[in-house]
Amino acid sequence: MSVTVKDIAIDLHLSQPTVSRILSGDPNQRVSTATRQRVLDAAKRMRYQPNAVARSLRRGKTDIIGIYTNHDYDARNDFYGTVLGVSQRFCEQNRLDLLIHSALHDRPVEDMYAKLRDGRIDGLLLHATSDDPLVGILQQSILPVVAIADTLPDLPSVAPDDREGILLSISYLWEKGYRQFAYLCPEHELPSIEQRRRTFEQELARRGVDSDQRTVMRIDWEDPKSALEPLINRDGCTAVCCWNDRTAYRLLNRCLAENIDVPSKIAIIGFDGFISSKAPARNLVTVACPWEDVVTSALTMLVTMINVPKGRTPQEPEQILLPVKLLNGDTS
Amino acid sequence: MSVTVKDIAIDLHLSQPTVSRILSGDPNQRVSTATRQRVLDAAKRMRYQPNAVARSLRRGKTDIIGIYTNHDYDARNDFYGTVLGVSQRFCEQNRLDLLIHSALHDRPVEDMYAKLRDGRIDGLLLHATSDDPLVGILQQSILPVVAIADTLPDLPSVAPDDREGILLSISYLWEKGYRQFAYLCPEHELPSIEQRRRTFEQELARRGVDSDQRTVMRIDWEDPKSALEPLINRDGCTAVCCWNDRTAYRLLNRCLAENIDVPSKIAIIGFDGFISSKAPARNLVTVACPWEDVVTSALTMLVTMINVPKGRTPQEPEQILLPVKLLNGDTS
DNA sequence: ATGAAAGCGCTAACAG
DNA sequence: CTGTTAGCGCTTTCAT
Repeated sequence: MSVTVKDIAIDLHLSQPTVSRILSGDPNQRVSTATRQRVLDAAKRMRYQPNAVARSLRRGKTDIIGIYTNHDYDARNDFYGTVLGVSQRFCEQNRLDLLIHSALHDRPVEDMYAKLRDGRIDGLLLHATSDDPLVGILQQSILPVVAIADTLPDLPSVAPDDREGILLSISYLWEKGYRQFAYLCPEHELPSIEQRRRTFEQELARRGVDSDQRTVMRIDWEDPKSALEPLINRDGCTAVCCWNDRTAYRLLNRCLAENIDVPSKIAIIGFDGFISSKAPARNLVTVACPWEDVVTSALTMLVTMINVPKGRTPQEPEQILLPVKLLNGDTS
Repeated sequence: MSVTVKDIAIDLHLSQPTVSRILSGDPNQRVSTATRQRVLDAAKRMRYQPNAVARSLRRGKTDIIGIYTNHDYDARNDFYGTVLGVSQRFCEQNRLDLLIHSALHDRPVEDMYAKLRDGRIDGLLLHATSDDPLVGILQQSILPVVAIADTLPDLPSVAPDDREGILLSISYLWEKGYRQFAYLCPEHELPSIEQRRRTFEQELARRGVDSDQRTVMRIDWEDPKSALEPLINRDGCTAVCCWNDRTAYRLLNRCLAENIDVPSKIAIIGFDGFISSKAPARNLVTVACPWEDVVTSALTMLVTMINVPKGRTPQEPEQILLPVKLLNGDTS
């Protein structure tokens, strides 16, 4: 087995805590320079490796941040990859590590909750839909949690300003002269997506666009296939607001393959800013969301919550919206 | 604080181990059905949450797989994102979780090694350069480690067949009639990249291509900028083998921007298969590597090593190469 | 089938 | 400045 503090203590005829005090690194412990050196030498000589699990058990703290999503994507997805990447950077700077919790498929939420609460993480970064029962449980829990990208009721959240993003999109399209609009989004109701949809409808109504000139089309997640036919058969040009960039790119792919002119027949605008740097045929117009800031702010909040002495903060959980901006291109 | 097995034991006038035996889930423990039910009920009633840290300390096992790289990329990078994504899927299926170890910048390798060996993970998935001193330490260590993508001496490794990939590329280019070649790769010597470079030179020499018709160009990581000028000024057409797809795309971007015809002036071929699905102007010819299989095989090996009763396997570490294939396109 | 005792490796509280 | 005592929450003997 590995060598422990006890082994060193025995070897040096010291008590276990003395050795521990020196090796745990706390510099404002008062120990004689002589024994400190002896212990340090012995540790090196005996190849002592501290056991983080024992330390965590004792301290009730692991210095690990957990990350969990109920969406069925992984790091290969632009969004989740960015979340993980930025989290990793954050952890690097804050001497933390990052635990990716595997989803527990086909098992009760309680099991998933148990896993999140089993003491291996100090706090959780969450991306979930509001209808997940886990969210309800987490709201009651003392586990520090911050949600990102989709604002969750009664949980501290950080998200891009979805409403502002759609307002920017519409005024951009409006100034370009577009007067017929569509919004493509999945059946599944995510807070962010629905917020965008509502703004789309409200703002166009406010500008006097008839309801038949502003359609909401429900598609299969990010696959615009079902929307293409109706879009083509419409008179004139339609400006299509896609709920995210992947949908926009897939629509663009189809248009390019089928020789549908973009933007004169179908104008495309995306949302999120995960544009391609890999020789794209066209530059997507989209709303750039500050994902780095979203994740960093969320983690900063999380760390603050973790360091607060006791339980959940009493006041209303903070719900932060971060500013977005329009990214120019040639697809609308 | 949280409720523990002890609390339940007291509440039910049972001993701690009895409660533990039931709650630890081991089904072939002999306990009376009556007490089992009482304990289960009490656990639910008192909202018992098992503490994984204590359990790990006792069992000397965490059911967490660690992942670490000494490269300066994160999940936003195609390669690393894929590695993480596939690992996450694997863990999901094997009831494991995934710990992303933050790099410890500006600190001795010993510290990093200590972090990897601190008991929080059962085994490590590694992507590193062979010159990292950490690799040497890990070779001596009893921590189960499997390396991916770059074969590391004296460590079990899984990687795509780099040599075969270049052979495929060259015979493809050769049949298309190309007779002037370049290989673009970074200064930094990675095992995989150098293996590709060597094969490039050997195979072209074997086919009788003069050394001035087969240049190796060292670039700044993935930035082909410095290579562009010499490539353009060459007579005739050059088939450019890029060490990875990102380099290939960046080269393609430049060519498109500067109206250099692809493939009649510069033909481009990539390596790894992270092609773009986002409306690419051109379809990159590249070598598709079986990254999913690489990661899955590596993790399967790792799990096997973890479950082996004692220490490192005595025999030579396995070095697996997985088959690659050529992906067609219109850039060469 | 259950209980008693012990210990995983570490740290915190309190003496002295 | 260092030793004593105790315990984090759980599991693993070994008894009974």
